[in-house]
Amino acid sequence: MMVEREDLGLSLSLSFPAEKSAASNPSPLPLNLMPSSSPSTFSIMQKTCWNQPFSSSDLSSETCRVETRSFLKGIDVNCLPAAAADVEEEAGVSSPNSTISSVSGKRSEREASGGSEEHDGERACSRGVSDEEDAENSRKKLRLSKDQSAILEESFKEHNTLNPKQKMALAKRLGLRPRQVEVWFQNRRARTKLKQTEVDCEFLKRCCENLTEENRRLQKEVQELRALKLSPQL
DNA sequence: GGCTTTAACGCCATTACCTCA
DNA sequence: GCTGAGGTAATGGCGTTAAAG
Repeated sequence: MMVEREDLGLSLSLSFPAEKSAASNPSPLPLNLMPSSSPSTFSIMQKTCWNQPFSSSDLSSETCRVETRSFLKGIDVNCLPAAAADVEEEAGVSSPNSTISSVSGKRSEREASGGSEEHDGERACSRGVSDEEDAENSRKKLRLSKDQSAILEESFKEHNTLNPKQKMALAKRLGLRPRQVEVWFQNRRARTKLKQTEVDCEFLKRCCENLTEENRRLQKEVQELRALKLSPQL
């Protein structure tokens, strides 16, 4: 038996010796090593706990990259601050119910120095900011509203990665910076994967238990057969 | 065609903040 | 009011990929 899954960027292959051994060594003993409830549970959980299966090598990623590059062609990367301001304003930067965290750090610096229009907008807020402002904004945590979360969830159900245009549109719709949308999707994928891992662990645990039980049963049967063989009647 | 560089992206681990019991 | 736990937004590092030179 082979259960192959590639969900949520996490691929897991479960191979069970039962079928293999049954095929190569036709045993009269029925081997059912699958957790009794696991198939249904597994599939149900897959269907209910999260969205459609996806893989990290999903086409969307590639599409996204291609689109990104085509999207960015012709953009003057030297006009960072202006572009940043435009994007921020266009997106209505200030979240309805939140403060804005500072965007700083290596990546931000790197991308702000030569990034795209989009990334300028997302990350330029750390550039040209005074120390006082920087101190004020230092990693104030945003709390998304229920509506924002719902919309993000809805969007995530449709596609778990966003191309730049989708990201911009969503950010604009939510009144967030594109970077925040990007981060949300990143974290959302991580949460999804974590849940998937938990389910996988549970599944493997059940498999292990079943195998242990089956092994115990077979050992016992072997003992009985040996005893039978050595008995005087035979 | 093979190489190096660069940019963009995603994942992961971690941090930092917020909420709540 | 204080505190620890849990949730999650945000950050930094690193690997991968593709385009350009």
